[in-house]
Order: sequence, then structure tokens, then C-alpha cells
Amino acid sequence: MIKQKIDYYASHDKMYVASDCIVFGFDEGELKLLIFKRRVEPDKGDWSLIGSFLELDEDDDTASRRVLKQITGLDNVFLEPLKTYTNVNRDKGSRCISIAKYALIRIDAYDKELVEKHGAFWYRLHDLPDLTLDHSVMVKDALEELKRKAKYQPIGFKLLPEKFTIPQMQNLYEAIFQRSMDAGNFRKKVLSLKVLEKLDEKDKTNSKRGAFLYKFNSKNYQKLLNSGYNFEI
Amino acid sequence: MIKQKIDYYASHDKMYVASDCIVFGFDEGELKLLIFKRRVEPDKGDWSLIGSFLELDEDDDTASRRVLKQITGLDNVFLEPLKTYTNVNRDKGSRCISIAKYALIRIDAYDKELVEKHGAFWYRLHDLPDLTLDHSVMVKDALEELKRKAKYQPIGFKLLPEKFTIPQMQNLYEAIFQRSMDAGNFRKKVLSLKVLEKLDEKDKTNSKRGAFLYKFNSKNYQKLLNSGYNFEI
DNA sequence: GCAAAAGTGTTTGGAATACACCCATGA
DNA sequence: TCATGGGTGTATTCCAAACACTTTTGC
Repeated sequence: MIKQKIDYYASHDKMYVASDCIVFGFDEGELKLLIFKRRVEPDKGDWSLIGSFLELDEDDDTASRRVLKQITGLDNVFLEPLKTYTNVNRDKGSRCISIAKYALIRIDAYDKELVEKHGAFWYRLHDLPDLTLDHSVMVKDALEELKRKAKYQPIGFKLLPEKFTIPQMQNLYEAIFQRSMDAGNFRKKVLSLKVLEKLDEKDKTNSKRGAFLYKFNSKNYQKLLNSGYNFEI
Repeated sequence: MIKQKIDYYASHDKMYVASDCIVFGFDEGELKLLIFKRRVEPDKGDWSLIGSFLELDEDDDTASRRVLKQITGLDNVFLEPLKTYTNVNRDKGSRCISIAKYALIRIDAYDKELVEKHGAFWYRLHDLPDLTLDHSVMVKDALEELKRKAKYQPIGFKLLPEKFTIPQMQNLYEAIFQRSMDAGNFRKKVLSLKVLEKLDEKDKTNSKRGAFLYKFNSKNYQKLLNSGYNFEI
């Protein structure tokens, strides 16, 4: 005998639920976005964010990670909720709402290869092609949210390589906030937070003198929070 | 001949989509929340946020406003998106995700009556009963979001009456931020923003001397934004 | 030695905080 | 006249911004 589950809500409407990810990366001094070619009708072949339908037995986080893994080969991605898009006509294919989120990825050679192998491409944020459905709006909203969040949360480090120099970090924040900053003041500010660990190595790609490499120290970040102060750039 | 619309996504899963509102009010110096008794099985009669299922031809904003109007009689409510809750087992009734948002309401005598007539109740935020499903989590998240948002956006005024005194306003912000503030500094701060319009009336309910009434001036707020400054409390 | 990026030091104005104190009024 | 909440003034501390200056190194 099969246990039958009652559907208490049968008189209401059901619809498709998708989850779409705005995937940010930072490379060559610029913010990049990961997009790929839509693989389903309608508008198959259009540029699209990375997304998937929610299945009955998964929540939106599971669905996002499933498709991120499948299309980019990436695991353990930093994911934050953005907003849910529900316009009645947003999707020609059928009534479908989309739970959007953004991801921050550390681009390095290894990841680049993986991503290309799976059919996705990194585009410069300010040089994006038109995206399908309402995905361009999602990108705009995600960038706003990234700006807002980066100011008070140490999420920039999710976009930087494990080891980075302070000028590199400044480049990133200038790309996010879309404004230039004073190098001396930036350095003082981030060092004053005491969440950076100075290494004994230098990176000489950008200057003859070379700049010291640092690592983000999450234990010190916890100490900062416990002491009542907050991260702020 | 009826035009048949193709469902391109027929191989995927459909599910119910609900929209739930965390409705904040401010009265008697305290934050209040509007809740009502769930009218559908399962768990009919449990305390619940105000919500409804999305219909095929409406977006989440329309659905929220429809049910807010229906249950509270209120129109033109200030509504902001919160987050979407998608746990597989969050709802015993069936697979159902919920798009949560919060609303800020100016409680006055007129509204109170309306609300009661429609079967909803204002509860003190810190004295809430257990709520159905994951609604208590939603309330917790909404309060966090309210705190965050109130600091940089002039949304406090949505909770105050049209005319209010500066001490009243301070009470509100103390309730939102859960900390007491210095009266002199608070006054200086809000007046320095130049978004308050002083009236010639006084409110004497709280002191013999009486406190001047003010109105929020949205034109001046626009000027503040245009001048490059931001609202901040 | 000089160009160019990395890194340090100094000054300054404005904002947040603490807090002392005056004002107005009904009981 | 005094208690109470409304409202003003001031001193101090802290921090962001501006910017001049020094260091290091390959060419």
C-alpha cells in the first residue's frame, strides 16, 4: 500500500520556479561575468545567466549549486541571495518565476579551463551582450547589491586570489565601486582592520620594486567582529 | 478556434508559490506586527503572516497587495522585498515556496478599526505567539533587514504619523535599532539633513511644554540626494 | 640617475559622542 | 516652585580625505 500525500492546495495554481546566478569574477583588473548559451527553447542559443529549474525535492540553493557544478565544474562557490523575479510575462516559455542570486568566484587558470570545457564564457561586465529574458535587469540589480554589500562585508576576498597585494585589492574595490581611491589612505584603512596577514613574498608583475603579498585572515576577522567593530571599506 | 500556448518546460516540475508579508507598525512607543489566524488546512487556526498564493496571472507584488487589501482593508502600503524561502519541507500542505516581503504601516485609529474588522491583530513584536510554518524565521530576518535599511533610507517616516515630534521619531528609531540614543545629538542629526519641515503646532501629550510637530518633506529629500549626500541616521 | 609603483607621514576639517545647561509649563 | 520633558551649546575625540614625501628597483 502506497502512502498517499494529500495536496491541500489543489485549488490553487502551480508554476515553474527557476534559479539564476549572476556569477562575478575579477581578472585583468576588471569585473567579469560568467554567461553561457541557453540550451532550451524558446530562444535557444541566446546568452543567458547560469540557471536551472527547481525540482520538487530541492531548494533553491541546491538547484543553484547543482547547475553551477554542471556548467562550470565549480564547487563550494560563494552564493548570496539577490531577489525573486515574478513578472507574469518575463518568460515566453511558460509562467515561470526566477529566484536570482549572485556568486563570487576566484578566477584562476584552473577554473578558466574548467569553465570553458563546460561551455561557459567570462565576459567583461561593461561589455556584455544582450541577455535573454530579464537577465540584464538581474545583472544590474546584482551589481548594485555587490556595491552595497562590499562596503560592509569582507566579500571582496572571495574575488581575489588566495594571495594578493594591497594595490591589487584596491583595483578590485575601484572596479566594484566605480571610482578611484587614494592609495595611501586605502592601504591605511585596510591594514587598520587587522584582518590581513602579511607574507614574506612579493609580487613583481606590476612594478620593479614589487608589492608584498597578503592573505585574508578569517580568525582575525572574527576577532574584529567580537570586539564590536565592523568591517568597512 | 482557440489559440493554444505551448508549454516549453513541460518536462520540469511545477509548484505552488506564495507571497507572505511581515507587516510592521509603530504604536505606543513600540514596534508591532500584524498577524492573523490561518484560514486554510493544514494547521488552520495557527497564527500566520498575511499571505496568499500567486495566481497564474499575477506577480508577487500584485498578490501581496491583493491580500493586504482583503485582510486589512489597507491600500497603498509601503512594501519591500525580503527573501524567498524554499526549503523542501517548509510547508506540510504541499511543495510551496514563499516570496517574503515586509510592509511598513502608519497605524492610526482609522486603520486599527479596519484591520480588526477584517480579522487581523497587531501584536507587540517582542511578545509574538509562535507562528505557523517558517514565519517566525521570516520575522527575524525582516527585523534585521528593517534595521539595516532604516539606517540609510528614510523609511522610518512610513511608520510615523503624518505629523510627528522629534522625540517621537527618536522613540521609533530606538525601537528599531534596539538601543537608546542621546536626545540632543539625535535632534541635531535629523535636523541637519534638512528633510523635516517644522510646523506651527505642538504636541502636548508627552510633556507640559509640548514638542513641535514636523512633517517629512520629500522634495527636500530629493534635494539632499541630488546634492550628493545620503540620508543616514 | 630616473621613472614608476610601493609605501609612509602629516595636516586638516567635519562628524559623532558626551554632557552641561537653559526653557516652558501644568500641577 | 519644582519636576519633567523639550531644546541648545560646547568640548573632545576620532576618522576620512588630501597630499607631500620617501623607498626600491630595473632600465
